[in-house]
Amino acid sequence: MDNTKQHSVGRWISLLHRYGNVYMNEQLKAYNLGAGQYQFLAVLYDNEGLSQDELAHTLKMDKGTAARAIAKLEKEGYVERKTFSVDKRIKKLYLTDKAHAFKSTLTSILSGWSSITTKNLSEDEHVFAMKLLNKMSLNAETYLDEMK
Amino acid sequence: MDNTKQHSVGRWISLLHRYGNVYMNEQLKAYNLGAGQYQFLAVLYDNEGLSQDELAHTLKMDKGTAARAIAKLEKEGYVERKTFSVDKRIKKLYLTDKAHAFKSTLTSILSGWSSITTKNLSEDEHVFAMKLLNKMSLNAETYLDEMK
DNA sequence: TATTATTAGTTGCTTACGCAACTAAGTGTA
DNA sequence: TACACTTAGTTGCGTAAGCAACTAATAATA
Repeated sequence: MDNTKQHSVGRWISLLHRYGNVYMNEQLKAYNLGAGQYQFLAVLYDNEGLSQDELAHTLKMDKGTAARAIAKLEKEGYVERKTFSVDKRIKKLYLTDKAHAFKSTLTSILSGWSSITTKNLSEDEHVFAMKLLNKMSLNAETYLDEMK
Repeated sequence: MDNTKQHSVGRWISLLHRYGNVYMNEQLKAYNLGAGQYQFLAVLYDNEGLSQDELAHTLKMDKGTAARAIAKLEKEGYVERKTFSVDKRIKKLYLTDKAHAFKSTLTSILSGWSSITTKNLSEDEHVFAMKLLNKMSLNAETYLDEMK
């Protein structure tokens, strides 16, 4: 196996992540959001009513990170936290009208980045790339989850 | 194009980046290094004598980030900064004996992560994945560089 | 040659994130 | 029922990173 490749995977992932954040920050600035919040919002669009913990777990993020991201989303009026009497620890998350109105904007921002990064990939390559990235991230998850 | 995919690319990249950092931090702790330094060291192994600016440029990182990463590497005894009389602004970076001794360790840590993430990929898939990631990061670079 | 522009590096500020310690609420068991 | 365990969420702390303002050195130009 070519060493260059092994050295480079991390570099490419890192670059894609950092540049992706720069792009997202730029695009989201007008909506008072940053790269640290949109993933949570994206999950909520498909799963309204999740708790913070479920959300953190879905994204494989630290619950502290989730707490702060959601606090920001709440502060900016995108989500509401509701406690029900069943279990007072749990705060279920609901989208506001503002969030619903923002959904298509977020979608197009996300497809924007997707188009940029996959510009010169064929449809087949694109599909294959997604499949491989999915596999790789599942591998990463499995490995680190087994560590604990 | 399936929306799930477009939503997910960012999520996978983010996950691979975050989990990769957790892995690297864990592996590098014993050497008093963190995820924020190893990329700089890796580039220097192949290009001793680069300046900070060249290094930052190679990795597409902010020069402030580079300054701090290299300060850490210097503090821990992995690199030395040398100023030559030709241009006193430039500090060329050289590896210490400690860094040279560490090279193979870093290589195997990096291949470790590479093997973990590509565990169930065939050799062909692996090669193809690298090619696609390379393309995607080049696209990201091109896009953001053209913004300025 | 004097002044202006560019360049390399540093530093303050902000955001994103993981980890760990903590609180409060809920569950289980002796 | 009392005490231990678990769970959801919060918060302090440290690291990684980008941006912007700054300094000092060099290059360019009037």
